[in-house]
Amino acid sequence: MGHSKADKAASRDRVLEIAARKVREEGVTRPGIADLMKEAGLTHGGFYKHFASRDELIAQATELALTEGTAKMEETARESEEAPRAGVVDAYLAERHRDSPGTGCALVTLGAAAGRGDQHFKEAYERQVRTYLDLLAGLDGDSEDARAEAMVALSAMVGATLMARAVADGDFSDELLKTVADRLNRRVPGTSVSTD
Amino acid sequence: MGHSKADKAASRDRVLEIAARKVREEGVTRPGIADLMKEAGLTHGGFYKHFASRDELIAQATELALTEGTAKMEETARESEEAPRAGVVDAYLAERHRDSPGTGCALVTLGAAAGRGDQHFKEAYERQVRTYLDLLAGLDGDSEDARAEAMVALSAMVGATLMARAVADGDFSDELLKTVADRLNRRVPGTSVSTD
DNA sequence: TGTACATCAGTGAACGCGCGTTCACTGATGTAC
DNA sequence: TGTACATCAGTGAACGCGCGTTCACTGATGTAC
Repeated sequence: MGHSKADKAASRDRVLEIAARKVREEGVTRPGIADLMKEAGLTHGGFYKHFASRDELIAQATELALTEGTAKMEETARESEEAPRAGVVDAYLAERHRDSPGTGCALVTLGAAAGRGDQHFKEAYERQVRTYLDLLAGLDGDSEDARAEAMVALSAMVGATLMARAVADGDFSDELLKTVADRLNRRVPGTSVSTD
Repeated sequence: MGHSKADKAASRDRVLEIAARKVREEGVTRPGIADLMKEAGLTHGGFYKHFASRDELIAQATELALTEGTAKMEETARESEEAPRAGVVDAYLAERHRDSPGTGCALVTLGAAAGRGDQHFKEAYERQVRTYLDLLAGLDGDSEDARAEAMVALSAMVGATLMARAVADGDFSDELLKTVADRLNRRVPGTSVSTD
Protein backbone atom coordinates (compact mmCIF):
# COMPACT_ATOMS: atom_id res chain seq x y z
CA MET A 1 0.00 0.00 0.00
CA GLY A 2 3.05 2.26 0.22
CA HIS A 3 3.68 4.97 -2.34
CA SER A 4 7.39 5.62 -1.97
CA LYS A 5 9.95 5.08 -4.72
CA ALA A 6 11.33 2.02 -2.96
CA ASP A 7 7.82 0.61 -2.76
CA LYS A 8 7.32 1.16 -6.46
CA ALA A 9 10.51 -0.67 -7.36
CA ALA A 10 9.51 -3.50 -5.03
CA SER A 11 6.09 -3.75 -6.67
CA ARG A 12 7.64 -3.88 -10.10
CA ASP A 13 10.09 -6.56 -9.07
CA ARG A 14 7.32 -8.57 -7.48
CA VAL A 15 5.15 -8.46 -10.61
CA LEU A 16 8.09 -9.37 -12.82
CA GLU A 17 9.12 -12.24 -10.58
CA ILE A 18 5.58 -13.63 -10.52
CA ALA A 19 5.39 -13.31 -14.30
CA ALA A 20 8.73 -15.12 -14.69
CA ARG A 21 7.28 -18.00 -12.72
CA LYS A 22 3.94 -17.98 -14.52
CA VAL A 23 5.36 -18.04 -18.04
CA ARG A 24 7.19 -21.21 -17.07
CA GLU A 25 4.12 -22.74 -15.44
CA GLU A 26 1.43 -21.65 -17.89
CA GLY A 27 3.27 -20.56 -21.03
CA VAL A 28 3.68 -17.10 -22.48
CA THR A 29 0.11 -16.70 -23.74
CA ARG A 30 -2.02 -17.60 -20.72
CA PRO A 31 -1.01 -15.44 -17.77
CA GLY A 32 -3.37 -12.46 -17.49
CA ILE A 33 -2.61 -9.03 -16.14
CA ALA A 34 -5.43 -9.03 -13.59
CA ASP A 35 -4.27 -12.33 -12.08
CA LEU A 36 -0.65 -11.29 -12.03
CA MET A 37 -1.39 -8.03 -10.26
CA LYS A 38 -3.71 -9.74 -7.82
CA GLU A 39 -0.98 -12.21 -6.87
CA ALA A 40 1.32 -9.26 -6.32
CA GLY A 41 -1.27 -7.77 -3.97
CA LEU A 42 -2.32 -5.02 -6.39
CA THR A 43 -5.17 -4.22 -8.75
CA HIS A 44 -4.94 -4.42 -12.51
CA GLY A 45 -5.17 -0.69 -13.17
CA GLY A 46 -1.75 0.06 -11.74
CA PHE A 47 -0.02 -2.29 -14.14
CA TYR A 48 0.79 0.47 -16.64
CA LYS A 49 2.67 2.46 -14.03
CA HIS A 50 5.32 -0.28 -14.35
CA PHE A 51 5.14 -1.68 -17.88
CA ALA A 52 4.18 -0.17 -21.23
CA SER A 53 2.18 -3.24 -22.26
CA ARG A 54 1.58 -6.90 -21.57
CA ASP A 55 4.02 -7.80 -24.35
CA GLU A 56 6.77 -5.81 -22.68
CA LEU A 57 6.20 -7.56 -19.37
CA ILE A 58 6.23 -11.00 -21.00
CA ALA A 59 9.44 -10.17 -22.86
CA GLN A 60 11.14 -9.14 -19.62
CA ALA A 61 9.68 -12.08 -17.74
CA THR A 62 10.97 -14.65 -20.22
CA GLU A 63 14.43 -13.10 -20.05
CA LEU A 64 14.39 -13.19 -16.27
CA ALA A 65 13.11 -16.77 -16.28
CA LEU A 66 15.97 -17.83 -18.53
CA THR A 67 18.71 -16.24 -16.44
CA GLU A 68 17.27 -17.52 -13.16
CA GLY A 69 17.73 -21.12 -14.29
CA THR A 70 21.41 -20.80 -15.10
CA ALA A 71 22.16 -18.82 -11.97
CA LYS A 72 20.72 -21.68 -9.93
CA MET A 73 22.83 -24.27 -11.77
CA GLU A 74 26.04 -22.34 -11.33
CA GLU A 75 25.33 -22.28 -7.64
CA THR A 76 24.74 -26.02 -7.62
CA ALA A 77 28.07 -26.56 -9.36
CA ARG A 78 29.85 -24.52 -6.71
CA GLU A 79 28.18 -26.47 -3.94
CA SER A 80 29.00 -29.93 -5.33
CA GLU A 81 32.69 -29.71 -4.66
CA GLU A 82 33.98 -33.24 -5.20
CA ALA A 83 31.94 -33.99 -8.36
CA PRO A 84 30.51 -30.79 -9.76
CA ARG A 85 29.48 -32.21 -13.11
CA ALA A 86 27.55 -35.08 -11.61
CA GLY A 87 26.10 -32.67 -9.08
CA VAL A 88 24.72 -30.44 -11.83
CA VAL A 89 23.37 -33.37 -13.85
CA ASP A 90 21.71 -34.93 -10.80
CA ALA A 91 20.20 -31.66 -9.64
CA TYR A 92 18.84 -30.98 -13.12
CA LEU A 93 17.35 -34.44 -13.54
CA ALA A 94 15.93 -34.50 -10.02
CA GLU A 95 12.24 -35.08 -9.28
CA ARG A 96 12.32 -31.81 -7.41
CA HIS A 97 13.27 -29.93 -10.57
CA ARG A 98 10.73 -31.82 -12.67
CA ASP A 99 7.99 -30.99 -10.17
CA SER A 100 8.66 -27.27 -9.99
CA PRO A 101 8.75 -25.92 -13.54
CA GLY A 102 7.88 -22.44 -12.30
CA THR A 103 11.25 -22.03 -10.65
CA GLY A 104 13.21 -24.40 -12.89
CA CYS A 105 15.25 -24.15 -16.04
CA ALA A 106 13.42 -22.15 -18.69
CA LEU A 107 15.23 -23.90 -21.56
CA VAL A 108 12.68 -26.66 -21.04
CA THR A 109 9.52 -24.65 -20.42
CA LEU A 110 10.20 -21.84 -22.91
CA GLY A 111 11.90 -23.78 -25.69
CA ALA A 112 8.88 -24.13 -27.95
CA ALA A 113 7.85 -20.52 -27.26
CA ALA A 114 11.32 -19.26 -28.10
CA GLY A 115 11.25 -21.25 -31.33
CA ARG A 116 8.15 -19.26 -32.29
CA GLY A 117 9.46 -16.06 -30.75
CA ASP A 118 11.18 -12.98 -32.13
CA GLN A 119 14.89 -12.34 -32.55
CA HIS A 120 15.22 -10.83 -29.08
CA PHE A 121 13.68 -13.85 -27.38
CA LYS A 122 15.88 -16.24 -29.35
CA GLU A 123 19.01 -14.30 -28.49
CA ALA A 124 18.18 -14.47 -24.80
CA TYR A 125 17.49 -18.19 -25.14
CA GLU A 126 20.75 -18.78 -26.98
CA ARG A 127 22.71 -16.92 -24.34
CA GLN A 128 21.43 -19.34 -21.72
CA VAL A 129 22.20 -22.37 -23.85
CA ARG A 130 25.77 -21.11 -24.22
CA THR A 131 26.04 -20.41 -20.51
CA TYR A 132 24.98 -23.97 -19.72
CA LEU A 133 27.35 -25.42 -22.29
CA ASP A 134 30.25 -23.38 -20.95
CA LEU A 135 29.42 -24.52 -17.45
CA LEU A 136 29.19 -28.19 -18.37
CA ALA A 137 32.20 -28.21 -20.68
CA GLY A 138 34.22 -26.24 -18.12
CA LEU A 139 33.49 -28.85 -15.47
CA ASP A 140 34.76 -31.47 -17.88
CA GLY A 141 38.15 -30.14 -18.98
CA ASP A 142 36.92 -27.70 -21.63
CA SER A 143 38.41 -29.67 -24.53
CA GLU A 144 36.81 -29.91 -27.96
CA ASP A 145 35.52 -33.27 -26.85
CA ALA A 146 34.10 -31.84 -23.65
CA ARG A 147 32.23 -29.22 -25.63
CA ALA A 148 30.62 -31.86 -27.81
CA GLU A 149 29.85 -33.99 -24.80
CA ALA A 150 28.25 -30.98 -23.10
CA MET A 151 25.91 -30.54 -26.06
CA VAL A 152 24.73 -34.11 -25.79
CA ALA A 153 24.38 -33.86 -22.02
CA LEU A 154 22.43 -30.59 -22.10
CA SER A 155 20.20 -31.86 -24.90
CA ALA A 156 19.45 -35.03 -22.96
CA MET A 157 18.82 -33.10 -19.74
CA VAL A 158 16.41 -30.71 -21.42
CA GLY A 159 14.66 -33.42 -23.41
CA ALA A 160 14.34 -35.82 -20.47
CA THR A 161 12.91 -33.11 -18.22
CA LEU A 162 10.45 -32.03 -20.91
CA MET A 163 9.23 -35.59 -21.39
CA ALA A 164 9.28 -36.49 -17.69
CA ARG A 165 6.81 -33.66 -17.11
CA ALA A 166 4.59 -34.65 -20.01
CA VAL A 167 4.01 -38.35 -19.41
CA ALA A 168 1.07 -39.65 -17.38
CA ASP A 169 2.73 -42.46 -15.43
CA GLY A 170 4.77 -41.23 -12.48
CA ASP A 171 6.93 -44.34 -12.27
CA PHE A 172 7.81 -44.09 -15.92
CA SER A 173 8.66 -40.44 -15.41
CA ASP A 174 10.95 -41.30 -12.51
CA GLU A 175 12.62 -44.03 -14.53
CA LEU A 176 13.30 -41.65 -17.38
CA LEU A 177 15.01 -39.11 -15.14
CA LYS A 178 17.03 -41.71 -13.28
CA THR A 179 18.16 -43.61 -16.35
CA VAL A 180 19.30 -40.52 -18.21
CA ALA A 181 21.09 -39.16 -15.14
CA ASP A 182 22.93 -42.44 -14.64
CA ARG A 183 24.01 -42.64 -18.25
CA LEU A 184 25.16 -39.04 -18.42
CA ASN A 185 27.27 -39.45 -15.31
CA ARG A 186 28.74 -42.83 -16.13
CA ARG A 187 28.72 -42.10 -19.84
CA VAL A 188 28.32 -45.34 -21.72
CA PRO A 189 28.24 -48.28 -19.28
CA GLY A 190 31.06 -50.76 -19.60
CA THR A 191 33.37 -48.12 -21.02
CA SER A 192 35.33 -45.39 -19.38
CA VAL A 193 36.13 -42.01 -20.77
CA SER A 194 39.09 -40.06 -19.50
CA THR A 195 37.90 -36.77 -18.09
CA ASP A 196 41.20 -34.92 -17.90
CA MET B 1 -18.63 -26.54 -51.82
CA GLY B 2 -20.14 -30.01 -51.95
CA HIS B 3 -22.71 -31.18 -49.42
CA SER B 4 -22.41 -34.94 -49.64
CA LYS B 5 -21.40 -37.20 -46.76
CA ALA B 6 -18.00 -37.85 -48.31
CA ASP B 7 -17.47 -34.11 -48.63
CA LYS B 8 -18.30 -33.64 -44.97
CA ALA B 9 -15.79 -36.25 -43.84
CA ALA B 10 -13.19 -34.66 -46.11
CA SER B 11 -13.87 -31.23 -44.62
CA ARG B 12 -13.52 -32.59 -41.11
CA ASP B 13 -10.27 -34.34 -41.95
CA ARG B 14 -8.93 -31.22 -43.59
CA VAL B 15 -9.71 -29.03 -40.57
CA LEU B 16 -8.22 -31.58 -38.19
CA GLU B 17 -5.08 -31.94 -40.27
CA ILE B 18 -4.60 -28.18 -40.44
CA ALA B 19 -5.12 -27.93 -36.69
CA ALA B 20 -2.57 -30.71 -36.07
CA ARG B 21 -0.04 -28.67 -38.01
CA LYS B 22 -0.98 -25.37 -36.36
CA VAL B 23 -0.74 -26.61 -32.79
CA ARG B 24 2.83 -27.63 -33.54
CA GLU B 25 3.65 -24.34 -35.26
CA GLU B 26 1.81 -21.92 -32.99
CA GLY B 27 1.06 -23.84 -29.82
CA VAL B 28 -2.27 -25.03 -28.46
CA THR B 29 -3.59 -21.62 -27.40
CA ARG B 30 -3.09 -19.46 -30.47
CA PRO B 31 -4.80 -21.08 -33.46
CA GLY B 32 -8.25 -19.53 -33.94
CA ILE B 33 -11.33 -21.17 -35.39
CA ALA B 34 -11.91 -18.53 -38.06
CA ASP B 35 -8.35 -18.88 -39.41
CA LEU B 36 -8.46 -22.66 -39.34
CA MET B 37 -11.73 -22.80 -41.25
CA LYS B 38 -10.52 -20.23 -43.73
CA GLU B 39 -7.41 -22.31 -44.45
CA ALA B 40 -9.69 -25.27 -45.00
CA GLY B 41 -11.64 -23.22 -47.52
CA LEU B 42 -14.69 -22.80 -45.26
CA THR B 43 -16.27 -20.14 -43.07
CA HIS B 44 -16.19 -20.15 -39.28
CA GLY B 45 -19.90 -20.85 -38.79
CA GLY B 46 -19.71 -24.39 -40.06
CA PHE B 47 -17.13 -25.41 -37.51
CA TYR B 48 -19.72 -26.78 -35.09
CA LYS B 49 -21.06 -29.18 -37.67
CA HIS B 50 -17.78 -31.07 -37.12
CA PHE B 51 -16.63 -30.43 -33.55
CA ALA B 52 -18.47 -29.73 -30.31
CA SER B 53 -16.06 -27.00 -29.26
CA ARG B 54 -12.62 -25.55 -29.84
CA ASP B 55 -11.29 -27.59 -26.92
CA GLU B 56 -12.47 -30.81 -28.53
CA LEU B 57 -10.75 -29.95 -31.80
CA ILE B 58 -7.50 -29.07 -30.05
CA ALA B 59 -7.60 -32.31 -28.07
CA GLN B 60 -8.03 -34.33 -31.24
CA ALA B 61 -5.44 -32.26 -33.09
CA THR B 62 -2.75 -32.80 -30.45
CA GLU B 63 -3.39 -36.52 -30.51
CA LEU B 64 -3.15 -36.63 -34.29
CA ALA B 65 0.00 -34.50 -34.21
CA LEU B 66 1.63 -36.92 -31.79
CA THR B 67 0.85 -40.03 -33.82
CA GLU B 68 1.90 -38.45 -37.10
CA GLY B 69 5.43 -37.95 -35.81
CA THR B 70 6.01 -41.55 -34.84
CA ALA B 71 4.42 -42.89 -38.01
CA LYS B 72 6.93 -40.89 -40.00
CA MET B 73 9.87 -42.20 -37.95
CA GLU B 74 8.81 -45.82 -38.31
CA GLU B 75 8.75 -45.27 -42.03
CA THR B 76 12.24 -43.77 -41.93
CA ALA B 77 13.48 -46.80 -40.01
CA ARG B 78 12.07 -49.13 -42.64
CA GLU B 79 13.70 -47.15 -45.43
CA SER B 80 17.17 -47.04 -43.86
CA GLU B 81 17.89 -50.70 -44.35
CA GLU B 82 21.58 -51.07 -43.62
CA ALA B 83 21.69 -48.79 -40.56
CA PRO B 84 18.17 -48.11 -39.33
CA ARG B 85 19.14 -46.64 -35.98
CA ALA B 86 21.52 -44.12 -37.50
CA GLY B 87 18.95 -43.41 -40.17
CA VAL B 88 16.34 -42.52 -37.59
CA VAL B 89 18.73 -40.41 -35.53
CA ASP B 90 19.97 -38.53 -38.59
CA ALA B 91 16.49 -37.92 -39.94
CA TYR B 92 15.35 -36.64 -36.56
CA LEU B 93 18.30 -34.32 -36.09
CA ALA B 94 18.18 -33.06 -39.66
CA GLU B 95 17.88 -29.39 -40.57
CA ARG B 96 14.83 -30.33 -42.54
CA HIS B 97 13.08 -31.60 -39.41
CA ARG B 98 14.18 -28.59 -37.38
CA ASP B 99 12.83 -26.24 -40.02
CA SER B 100 9.38 -27.81 -40.31
CA PRO B 101 7.95 -28.10 -36.81
CA GLY B 102 4.41 -28.16 -38.22
CA THR B 103 4.92 -31.60 -39.73
CA GLY B 104 7.60 -32.81 -37.31
CA CYS B 105 7.71 -34.75 -34.07
CA ALA B 106 5.20 -33.38 -31.58
CA LEU B 107 7.19 -34.60 -28.57
CA VAL B 108 9.26 -31.45 -29.12
CA THR B 109 6.57 -28.92 -29.96
CA LEU B 110 3.90 -30.16 -27.56
CA GLY B 111 6.07 -31.23 -24.62
CA ALA B 112 5.55 -28.15 -22.50
CA ALA B 113 1.84 -28.05 -23.37
CA ALA B 114 1.42 -31.71 -22.40
CA GLY B 115 3.18 -31.01 -19.11
CA ARG B 116 0.45 -28.47 -18.38
CA GLY B 117 -2.25 -30.59 -19.97
CA ASP B 118 -4.87 -32.96 -18.62
CA GLN B 119 -4.60 -36.71 -18.06
CA HIS B 120 -5.82 -37.52 -21.55
CA PHE B 121 -3.20 -35.34 -23.21
CA LYS B 122 -0.44 -36.82 -21.05
CA GLU B 123 -1.50 -40.37 -21.83
CA ALA B 124 -1.37 -39.66 -25.56
CA TYR B 125 2.05 -38.06 -25.11
CA GLU B 126 3.34 -41.00 -23.08
CA ARG B 127 2.13 -43.47 -25.70
CA GLN B 128 4.28 -41.72 -28.28
CA VAL B 129 7.30 -41.64 -26.00
CA ARG B 130 6.96 -45.38 -25.50
CA THR B 131 6.53 -45.96 -29.23
CA TYR B 132 9.75 -44.08 -29.92
CA LEU B 133 11.61 -45.92 -27.19
CA ASP B 134 10.41 -49.30 -28.48
CA LEU B 135 11.48 -48.33 -31.97
CA LEU B 136 14.94 -47.15 -30.91
CA ALA B 137 15.59 -49.99 -28.47
CA GLY B 138 14.28 -52.51 -30.99
CA LEU B 139 16.78 -51.27 -33.56
CA ASP B 140 19.50 -51.76 -31.01
CA GLY B 141 19.00 -55.32 -29.82
CA ASP B 142 16.23 -54.64 -27.32
CA SER B 143 18.35 -55.48 -24.27
CA GLU B 144 18.01 -53.75 -20.91
CA ASP B 145 21.00 -51.70 -21.95
CA ALA B 146 19.43 -50.82 -25.28
CA ARG B 147 16.33 -49.58 -23.49
CA ALA B 148 18.39 -47.28 -21.28
CA GLU B 149 20.40 -46.10 -24.25
CA ALA B 150 17.19 -45.39 -26.14
CA MET B 151 16.04 -43.13 -23.31
CA VAL B 152 19.21 -41.09 -23.51
CA ALA B 153 19.06 -40.97 -27.30
CA LEU B 154 15.42 -39.90 -27.44
CA SER B 155 15.97 -37.31 -24.70
CA ALA B 156 18.94 -35.87 -26.55
CA MET B 157 17.07 -35.87 -29.87
CA VAL B 158 14.08 -34.06 -28.39
CA GLY B 159 16.19 -31.60 -26.39
CA ALA B 160 18.57 -30.82 -29.25
CA THR B 161 15.71 -30.19 -31.67
CA LEU B 162 13.93 -27.98 -29.15
CA MET B 163 17.05 -25.90 -28.60
CA ALA B 164 18.11 -25.86 -32.25
CA ARG B 165 14.79 -24.19 -33.05
CA ALA B 166 15.06 -21.69 -30.24
CA VAL B 167 18.53 -20.22 -30.71
CA ALA B 168 19.16 -17.13 -32.83
CA ASP B 169 22.39 -18.11 -34.59
CA GLY B 170 21.84 -20.49 -37.48
CA ASP B 171 25.39 -21.82 -37.47
CA PHE B 172 25.19 -22.60 -33.80
CA SER B 173 21.88 -24.35 -34.40
CA ASP B 174 23.42 -26.47 -37.17
CA GLU B 175 26.39 -27.33 -34.96
CA LEU B 176 24.11 -28.48 -32.18
CA LEU B 177 22.17 -30.84 -34.41
CA LYS B 178 25.27 -32.21 -36.07
CA THR B 179 27.25 -32.73 -32.89
CA VAL B 180 24.46 -34.53 -31.10
CA ALA B 181 23.71 -36.71 -34.13
CA ASP B 182 27.38 -37.70 -34.42
CA ARG B 183 27.65 -38.56 -30.76
CA LEU B 184 24.46 -40.57 -30.69
CA ASN B 185 25.53 -42.60 -33.66
CA ARG B 186 29.13 -43.14 -32.68
CA ARG B 187 28.22 -43.16 -29.03
CA VAL B 188 31.20 -41.85 -27.09
CA PRO B 189 34.12 -41.16 -29.42
CA GLY B 190 37.23 -43.19 -28.81
CA THR B 191 35.18 -46.09 -27.51
CA SER B 192 33.14 -48.65 -29.33
CA VAL B 193 29.92 -50.21 -28.18
CA SER B 194 28.77 -53.43 -29.73
CA THR B 195 25.46 -52.92 -31.42
CA ASP B 196 24.45 -56.52 -31.94
C1' DT C 1 -36.66 -41.15 -65.49
C1' DG C 2 -38.81 -37.33 -63.40
C1' DT C 3 -40.78 -34.52 -59.45
C1' DA C 4 -41.58 -33.16 -54.57
C1' DC C 5 -39.62 -33.00 -50.25
C1' DA C 6 -36.54 -33.67 -46.15
C1' DT C 7 -31.93 -33.33 -44.67
C1' DC C 8 -28.03 -31.02 -43.53
C1' DA C 9 -23.14 -28.91 -44.84
C1' DG C 10 -21.98 -24.54 -45.21
C1' DT C 11 -22.85 -19.22 -44.79
C1' DG C 12 -22.43 -14.91 -42.46
C1' DA C 13 -24.57 -11.76 -39.19
C1' DA C 14 -24.99 -11.22 -34.37
C1' DC C 15 -24.10 -12.16 -29.51
C1' DG C 16 -21.49 -12.12 -25.31
C1' DC C 17 -17.61 -12.85 -22.59
C1' DG C 18 -12.78 -12.17 -21.32
C1' DC C 19 -9.16 -9.35 -21.18
C1' DG C 20 -5.86 -5.68 -22.39
C1' DT C 21 -6.00 -0.91 -22.00
C1' DT C 22 -7.60 3.80 -20.56
C1' DC C 23 -8.89 7.24 -17.35
C1' DA C 24 -10.62 10.11 -13.61
C1' DC C 25 -9.86 9.85 -8.98
C1' DT C 26 -7.63 9.01 -4.18
C1' DG C 27 -4.51 9.52 -0.73
C1' DA C 28 0.26 8.82 0.78
C1' DT C 29 4.98 10.72 -0.07
C1' DG C 30 8.06 14.06 0.08
C1' DT C 31 9.51 18.78 -1.04
C1' DA C 32 9.23 23.96 -0.44
C1' DC C 33 8.90 27.56 2.58
C1' DT D 1 9.10 21.42 13.38
C1' DG D 2 4.96 22.59 11.06
C1' DT D 3 2.01 23.66 6.88
C1' DA D 4 0.75 23.96 1.93
C1' DC D 5 1.30 21.86 -2.27
C1' DA D 6 2.88 18.86 -6.19
C1' DT D 7 3.74 14.25 -7.45
C1' DC D 8 2.50 9.87 -8.46
C1' DA D 9 1.56 4.67 -7.01
C1' DG D 10 -2.40 2.49 -6.73
C1' DT D 11 -7.75 2.02 -7.40
C1' DG D 12 -11.71 0.46 -9.87
C1' DA D 13 -15.13 1.65 -13.36
C1' DA D 14 -15.51 1.75 -18.20
C1' DC D 15 -14.14 0.94 -22.96
C1' DG D 16 -13.37 -1.77 -27.03
C1' DC D 17 -11.56 -5.43 -29.55
C1' DG D 18 -10.98 -10.35 -30.60
C1' DC D 19 -12.83 -14.56 -30.65
C1' DG D 20 -15.66 -18.61 -29.43
C1' DT D 21 -20.31 -19.67 -30.01
C1' DT D 22 -25.18 -19.31 -31.71
C1' DC D 23 -28.67 -19.03 -35.12
C1' DA D 24 -31.67 -18.19 -39.04
C1' DC D 25 -31.01 -19.03 -43.61
C1' DT D 26 -29.44 -21.16 -48.27
C1' DG D 27 -29.01 -24.44 -51.58
C1' DA D 28 -27.08 -28.92 -52.85
C1' DT D 29 -27.81 -33.91 -51.85
C1' DG D 30 -30.32 -37.76 -51.95
C1' DT D 31 -34.57 -40.26 -50.90
C1' DA D 32 -39.67 -41.30 -51.72
C1' DC D 33 -43.04 -41.98 -54.93
